[in-house]
Amino acid sequence: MPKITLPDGHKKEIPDNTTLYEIAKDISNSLAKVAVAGKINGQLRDLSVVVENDSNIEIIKKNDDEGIDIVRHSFAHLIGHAIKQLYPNAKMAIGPIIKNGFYYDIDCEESLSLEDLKTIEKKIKDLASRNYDVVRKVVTAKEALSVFIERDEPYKQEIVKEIPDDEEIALYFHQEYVDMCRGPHVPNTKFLKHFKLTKISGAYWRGNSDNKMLQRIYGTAWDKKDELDNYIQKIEDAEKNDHRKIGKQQDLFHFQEEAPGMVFWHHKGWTIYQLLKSFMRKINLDSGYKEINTPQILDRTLWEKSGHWDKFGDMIFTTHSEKRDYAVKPMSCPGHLQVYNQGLKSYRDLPLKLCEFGLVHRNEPSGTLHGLMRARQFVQDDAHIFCTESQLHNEITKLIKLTFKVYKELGFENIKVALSTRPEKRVGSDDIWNKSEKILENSLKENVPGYITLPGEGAFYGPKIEFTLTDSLDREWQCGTVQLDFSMPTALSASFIDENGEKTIPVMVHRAILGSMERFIGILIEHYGGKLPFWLCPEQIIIANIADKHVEFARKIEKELVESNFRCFLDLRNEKIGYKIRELIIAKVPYVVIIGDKEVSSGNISVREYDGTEHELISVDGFIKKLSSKK
RNA sequence: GCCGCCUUAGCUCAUUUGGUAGAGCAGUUGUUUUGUAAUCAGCAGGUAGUCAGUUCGAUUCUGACAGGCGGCUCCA
Repeated sequence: MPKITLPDGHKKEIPDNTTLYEIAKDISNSLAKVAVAGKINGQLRDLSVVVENDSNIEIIKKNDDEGIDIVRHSFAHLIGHAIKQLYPNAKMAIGPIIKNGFYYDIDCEESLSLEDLKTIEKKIKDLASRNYDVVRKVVTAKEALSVFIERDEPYKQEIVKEIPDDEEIALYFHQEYVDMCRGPHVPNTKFLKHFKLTKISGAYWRGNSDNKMLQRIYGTAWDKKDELDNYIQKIEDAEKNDHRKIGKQQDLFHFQEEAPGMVFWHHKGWTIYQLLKSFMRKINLDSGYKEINTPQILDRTLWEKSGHWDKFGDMIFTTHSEKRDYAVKPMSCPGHLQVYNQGLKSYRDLPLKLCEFGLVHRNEPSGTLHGLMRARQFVQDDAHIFCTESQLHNEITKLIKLTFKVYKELGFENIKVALSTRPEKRVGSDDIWNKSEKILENSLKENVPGYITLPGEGAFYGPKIEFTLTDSLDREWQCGTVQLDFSMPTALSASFIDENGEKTIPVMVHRAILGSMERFIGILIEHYGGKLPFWLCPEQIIIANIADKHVEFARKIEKELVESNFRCFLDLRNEKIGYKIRELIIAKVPYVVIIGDKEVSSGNISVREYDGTEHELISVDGFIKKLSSKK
């Protein structure tokens, strides 16, 4: 007779062989109706599991956070059930949950189309509506293997073989379909109602590009229909904030076939670019950096020495002249080392901070290009700090703080920070890696609660801290980065004379705060849905006249505003004011100044803000004062 | 790079069994002189991504290539 404790502290004894479902039912029938799983001592278990020992018990409802994930996971199994009915020869790989949904990787001879997805969706609905019981059965590895040999599921066989001996293996029987899973899963398909298969794509088996590419079916699922509808609506709305769409609508930039992955900046986009660059330049100068500029193409041998050629050779654009091979620079670091190496450096010069808005070219694989976010030509707000080991902690800490400060000023509060540690392919001894990872870790521990660690994701020359922002569809993009490097200064012969008169090799910190200017502008556009902060707007104020007789006064106001350094333009077209305003709202211009009879006679102006707020007949000076605080 | 899909007027999109394309907006001409999200009308606008093939005939079917989109892999 095990004794159980419920979340409210209530304790009771239960008969032997009591399942979680029976406990739920004992608490109340209505709870049992919505129960999809339970927790035994904090561990998620299926409702069919028998509670054997004294334990803390919790019942998970279908609308709990963990409950909806169980629902989603079970939906993945239903993809399996449906696929095997529609394509009996398909081989099932893995079907996990992801944020808001689930997917299943399938090896299937027929290539599935969006149309097929509808058929599969229909089949899933049909299966779910049968309200059949999902039966869980614990088996030995041997039994599991024989099931999947019999069912000709090679991927499942491979997975079974890798499960440790002490781990329990459970099969889930969905009528004639069998899947293997840690679970838990819903006890009956009646819980599987509100879902949509969203997309289909390719995915390598085990995420390894040497392996076969499988077909991945993505879906989303929710507890209630309106939650599903809201989610779909939210995605549709977010798609409107795509920087590639806004870039076209607002005439900011374009791409074309002749230069894949390289931006044609239009005037308005370039204005944003220059403003952001000036903003960053001031921060660099205020933070003690010295701006430099280095050549666009450099002899290939330099890249061989730095190690880039070895690791990234096929992604480096090259050119040649008079029998010499050059690399179009994919990174600024070797160039910065050349500047550092000019003239003997003393320990008194350190830390020496060189920065450059470095234009780099990287021949990114075609399939990875993504508007401004992933381009083949972009500018990094790059900098390198040359310092001694003992200065590192202080410098890294300053950098972390500076990055957060910059992001905050640009309107970003939710920033993912990760420590990426040594990769397999790397240069430098383990001692150095231990030391450098520790330095970054210490600074992060002191300054960034909740940072994560990405093992093996570091650069080949050192570990790094990555600052990641998300686009409107929640895709992650690395922006800022702080990288420790004990190798390149040695490889490219950098040194300084220390306090004892000894020639010493400095440590190098690579850092970018915005990362790629292009990417960051893409993120900004999506973050603000095209409605940038006032100081970044290429068009801050548009003056619109009511009729021709107001032109003269409109020009006078324009002159005053332009002289006050606002980006102010005239819209004197022969159109109704409503028409002009409509266009300016679509263009997301923050302020429209309206000039008509009332304004001309009073000498004041009327202003309409983007959000519709109207200020009638205010003084130009007052308006300028109001705006000056937003610069 | 890999898997799938897409590419029609400046933009957003129509055009089903293969018979060389149509709308809205933008443009332009005229009209309207206008008060906070579209004044009205006329005109013009296209070798249907490129190149091959099948066919009497291809925007439509097939193939290759290019670019793009969604993922996967990669990302100094």
